[in-house]
Amino acid sequence: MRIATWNVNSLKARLARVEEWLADVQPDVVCLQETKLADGAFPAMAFQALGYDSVHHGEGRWNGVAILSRVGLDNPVNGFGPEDPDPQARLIWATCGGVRIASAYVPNGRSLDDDHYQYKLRWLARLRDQLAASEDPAQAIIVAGDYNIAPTDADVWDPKHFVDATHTSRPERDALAELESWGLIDTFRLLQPEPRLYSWWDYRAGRFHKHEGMRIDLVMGTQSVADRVTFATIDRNARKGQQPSDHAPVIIDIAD
DNA sequence: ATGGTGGCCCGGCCA
Repeated sequence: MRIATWNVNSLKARLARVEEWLADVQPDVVCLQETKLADGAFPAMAFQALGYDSVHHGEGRWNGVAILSRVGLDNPVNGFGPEDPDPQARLIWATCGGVRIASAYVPNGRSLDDDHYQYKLRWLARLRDQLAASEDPAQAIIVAGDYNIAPTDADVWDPKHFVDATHTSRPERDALAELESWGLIDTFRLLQPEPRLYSWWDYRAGRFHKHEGMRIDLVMGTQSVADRVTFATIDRNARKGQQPSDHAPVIIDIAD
């Protein structure tokens, strides 16, 4: 089973590229982030025509997450559940091909002194609480998405550039470590240990062409998923050419 | 780089 995560930075602006990419890469499950669509505008029929069932949790102008699947799509849940709603559309769950899968768009944080940074840390803690309350780490579970955290300095083009900035701060990395202590593993790193492999490059200052990016898009899976990973890559081709997202897809294959 | 580019959609906000 091939599983991918991709922050598309507007599905309206990116639909043609996403359709082309689906035909080329042939993923079984795709977690999308930043669709920037209301649910009524989500192009479910375009995906159905390509063989994918889909669920979307959107709010319109900002955020928005989706899961596409051609291996079944059951028991969808939006966010942290009805009793404790998140005002922003950043998380959706579904069961696909026997794996409980979440598409997550972790808040950016903006800056260390911004209220949005505290929202980011609380959001990550709530994700951890949801896992602890509702999921069993002995099962096959994947939380894939844009974490807006570079796990280590090996995931950043220039750590000095991010001193006193978000994405590399100790509290953010501690929050990621809390997810790992529950039982999630950075599956990409199991097969790709070398440093300076990135999934996001700022549109500005020619960062992509200078190979100056960060690895902030992660496929976090439980041990039973990690044991089955046979292939992992970042599809840099999707960051090239006309009107790319600023993120590239991360792709994982797991054995049946 | 208190810049830069690109999404939202037309004045800023967000990344």
